[in-house]
Amino acid sequence: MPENKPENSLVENSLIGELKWRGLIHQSTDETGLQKLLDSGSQTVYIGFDPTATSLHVGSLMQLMMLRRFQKAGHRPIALVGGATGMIGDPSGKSEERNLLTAQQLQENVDGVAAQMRMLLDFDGENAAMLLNNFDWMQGYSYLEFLRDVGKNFPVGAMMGKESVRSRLDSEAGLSYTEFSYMLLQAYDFVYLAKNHGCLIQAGGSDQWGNVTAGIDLGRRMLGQQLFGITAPLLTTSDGKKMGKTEKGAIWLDPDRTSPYEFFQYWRTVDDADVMRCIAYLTEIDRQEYDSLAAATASEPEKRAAQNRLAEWMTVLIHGDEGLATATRASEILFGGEIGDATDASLGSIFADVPSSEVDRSNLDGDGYWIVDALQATGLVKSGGEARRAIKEGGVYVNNTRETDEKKRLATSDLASETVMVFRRGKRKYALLRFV
RNA sequence: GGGGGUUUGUCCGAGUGGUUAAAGGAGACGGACUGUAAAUCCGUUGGCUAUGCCUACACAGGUUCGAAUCCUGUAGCCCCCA
Repeated sequence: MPENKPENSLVENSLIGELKWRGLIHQSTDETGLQKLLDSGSQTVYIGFDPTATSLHVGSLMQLMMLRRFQKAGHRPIALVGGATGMIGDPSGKSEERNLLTAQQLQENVDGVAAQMRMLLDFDGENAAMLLNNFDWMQGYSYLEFLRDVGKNFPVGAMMGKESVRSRLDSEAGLSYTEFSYMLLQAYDFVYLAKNHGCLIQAGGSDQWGNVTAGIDLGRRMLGQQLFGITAPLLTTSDGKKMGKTEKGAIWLDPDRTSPYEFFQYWRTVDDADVMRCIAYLTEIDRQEYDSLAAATASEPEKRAAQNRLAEWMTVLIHGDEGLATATRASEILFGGEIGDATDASLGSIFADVPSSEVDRSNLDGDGYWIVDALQATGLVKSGGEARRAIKEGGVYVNNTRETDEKKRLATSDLASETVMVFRRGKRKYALLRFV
């Protein structure tokens, strides 16, 4: 990552200055020109989003925040969902040919993603954000016309030189003509937006650099206009992996896919080495607080002041104050002591994302329910042997109390609430068992 | 087409006809420590109606009191000759 070069011409409270100290500028075209443009008045900037799912995930958050920063600085953001380009698939950074989405799936994805954008961008007021779908202008564009208008302006030699194309050509997976053409579509988007919405700036992740510059070239040829591009670094961990992923999969913004608690915890456990970068990239925490958090992390990392602040900020942004409240309450209980005297309702909200299963209540009658069977019913263990082993290892907890007797029979007195027992395997793997 | 080799548990990798559910390592999972970290240390790591039983060393058969270990056939992989 390039260090923030101090430049006298750039005041820190200008947008570019802010992006710089946050380390958000990976590459940009004609920075002084861009600076002048931004100083000259409210501009329009766009970023494209791939509608590959019904929800955005943490990876897209970088880009959304970028738009948000532009908007807060008085510019108009355009969030472009790729209804058309999504049908093709961007080869950038992908090692394999994408599966094409169906038109219907695509529409569902676009709708879901759009709803989330409304939370982060302001769609009212003077520089109201716009949400556009390139399917709207691409669907009626005939192949012949497109080739004459756009394709003509693309030297194949230049296209072959792009990193995204070259790396795929060298790989075994190869590159289909469809994916090869992707670049033209995205380039045309930029030109379309420049012409129809006065949008002269395209931002994006660093993997979009090739597509961005392709659009700039096309703008010069088709419109004779100077366009600008700026890319942000990718959000990666210190060991080079993409952030926003756990073993279980991506961290989504949709609370039904990733609960507020899980979301909160994700940020709270970010590695020391990565936390400041996350704060810089993803939040609007200012320079002063950033510096003090950085100092706090260095001097007393065990307090994890930066992680806590990050988690709090992110959770409020995506899930609101209420989401944060739920998440912190859940954290206290999950990492706290014994659970007893709870109600079904409170356990239900605290363990919202914990898998739960139902068992017939009559199991508790008579001799009671054998714990080995109970553990298997929760899915925490795959076999009776594993259950016994887990108990022997001291890795089984009922209502947060360790259970070491593998012959234990559970009875109604072991219920944490009216109908629920809380099982835990190891430090933090929970499961609920409902006796109905 | 002919000759030789190889095939082991999640992965890598030992394995003498008989305490071999299979050394060792990795991974994973627990535990201790800790900052809900990293590192480290310890333990566990086929299944079950469980002081015993069953299923496992590519697959199918055979020899033997007894086989992952020997034989035959089938399949996969590798090398040499044509």
